[in-house]
Amino acid sequence: MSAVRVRMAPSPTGYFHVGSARTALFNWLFARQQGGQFVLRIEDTDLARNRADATAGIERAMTWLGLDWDEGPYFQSERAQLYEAAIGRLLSKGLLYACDCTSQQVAERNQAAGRPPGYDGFCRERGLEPSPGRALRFRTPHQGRTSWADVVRGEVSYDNASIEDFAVRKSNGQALFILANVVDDADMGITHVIRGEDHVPNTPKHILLWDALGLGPHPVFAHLPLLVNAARKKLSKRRDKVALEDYRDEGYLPEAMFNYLALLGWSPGGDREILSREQLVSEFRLDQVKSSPAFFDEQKLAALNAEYLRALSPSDFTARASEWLASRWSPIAPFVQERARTLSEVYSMVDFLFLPEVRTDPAEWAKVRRQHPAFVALLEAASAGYEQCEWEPASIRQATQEAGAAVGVSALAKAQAPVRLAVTGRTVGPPLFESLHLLGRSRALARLAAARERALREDAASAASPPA
RNA sequence: GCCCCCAUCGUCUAGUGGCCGAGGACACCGCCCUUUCAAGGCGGAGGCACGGGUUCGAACCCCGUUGGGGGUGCCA
Repeated sequence: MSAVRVRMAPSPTGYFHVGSARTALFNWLFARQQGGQFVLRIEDTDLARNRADATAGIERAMTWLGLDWDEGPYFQSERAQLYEAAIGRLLSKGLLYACDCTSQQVAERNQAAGRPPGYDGFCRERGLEPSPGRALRFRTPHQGRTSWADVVRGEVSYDNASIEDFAVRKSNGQALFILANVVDDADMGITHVIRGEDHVPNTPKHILLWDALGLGPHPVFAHLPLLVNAARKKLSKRRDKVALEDYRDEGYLPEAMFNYLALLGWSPGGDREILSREQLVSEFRLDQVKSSPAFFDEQKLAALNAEYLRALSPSDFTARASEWLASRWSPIAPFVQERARTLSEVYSMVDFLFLPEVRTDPAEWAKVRRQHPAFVALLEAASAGYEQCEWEPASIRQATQEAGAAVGVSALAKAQAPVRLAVTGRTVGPPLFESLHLLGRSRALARLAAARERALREDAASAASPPA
C-alpha cells in the first residue's frame, strides 16, 4: 500500500487563478484526509513566458488560503537533465522522430488537403536525424485505444488514431510540458493526478508516454469540472475576475473562500454548507465530485463571507477589519506620518482609498478651478497618459509632467493640483504619484473622468445663465 | 470540421430505481420583527432539456436528439 502523493502544478503566469485555487484545494483536502503528501511543482518549462516574481505570488496565495505543501516547490526549469534522459530512452526505442516542419507549413498542408488542424505526420517516416533546430515528436500508435478510469468522470477512452504525433521537445532543445509532466509525476511518485477538466485531452498522451517510458502503473486520474463565468465559459483572465489576490484585497476571508471553493463541484450531501476546514478534510470525497462545470458566483461567495464575518467575536472582527484596513493604506503610511500632526489627521489623508467616490469640499473645488484655467484639458491629457503609462509612481509622474506640458503648464506642481483634487477630493495629502499608484489605474481614471464631467457641467450651466 | 466531456429551480447543489406531490442555500418577491439598514423569523415564485426504451415503478439505468462546454500549439 503506497501512500497517497498528489501535486499542484501551476505555471508561473503572474497571478493565482481561482480555478487553480480550487484544484489546489481539492488536492490538499485529498492529501490531508488520506494522510498523504502534497507536492508543489512549478511548471516553467516555457522560459519565454516565465515570470520571475510569479512563484512568490503563487506561494503567497496558497499560504493565504491555508494550503500548506509538504514538498517543493520544485522547478521544471531545473530538471532538464531528467527530461533529456527520458527523451534519450524514447529515441533509442524509436518512439520519437525529428521534425523540421514549421507550424505554418503544417497549417498550409492541412488546408490544401482539406484536413482538420493538427500535425499531419509529414516527418514520421522521413528518417531525419535529431539535431538542433529540429523538434522531436512522439510516434503515436495508429491502432488501439487509450483509456483510463477517471475518478470523477468514469471510463474515458480515445482512439489512438485520433491522437496526433505531438511534440515532446522544441527545436530549441527545450522539453515540453507534456513530457516534463509525465517524467516528473513518475519521478515524484505521484499516485493521484487531480487537475482541471481542460487536461482531459492531454491524458491519453500522458498515458502513452508513461507506457512508452516503461514507468509502471500510471497514476489515478481525476479531472475536476471547470469553473465558468455567467456565460458558462471557462473563467479567463481577460474577461473575469480570476486572481485570488483580488478577492483577498476586496476583503474576503480566507476561511470563507476555502469553504466556498470546496462547494464548487462537491457537496457534503444534505443541507449543510458551512463546514470548517477539519470537517472538509474528513468529509471530502474525491469520487463524489460532480463532472459538470460550476459557475463561480461571487454573490454567493459574498453571502458566505458575511456569515463568516458575523460568526466572529466582536474583538476578532475588529482585529481582522483593522488588519485589512491597514493593509490598504500602509504602503503610503510613511508619507502620511511626515505630514500628520495628530492621528486624527491620518484619516483625511487616506480616505480617498476607501471611499467609492471622492467627497470634494466645494470651496476647494472652486479655488482649484479658478487657479487652473486649463483644468479640463489637463485632466483629459492626464487620463490619456495614465491609460498608456506603466502604473508605477515614476511613470505616473512622467505622464503627469507630459500632460502638463501638453496643455501649457510647465511646472509639475501646477499640473498636479487638478489631478489631486479629482482623485483625492483634496488639495493636500500624501505624494500624488504614490497615491495614484496605490489607488489603482481604473479607479484613478474613473475619478478623473467624473471630475472632468462635473467641470463641463458647471461650464455649460454658467454659459447658459451668465452672471448678471 | 474532428476528438472528448457535460445536462435537477436564474445560480451552487441534495438525490445513486419506490422515502420525490423533487429538499437546502444564494439571488428574487411578500409579511413579521425593527427609529433606519442589515441580521433573524415566516411565506411565495422558480427546476428533473426533449424523445424513445428497460422496469410493476425512473430525476436516477440504456439509446438517440437538442443544447452547452473543453481540446484541437515547437503554451501550460
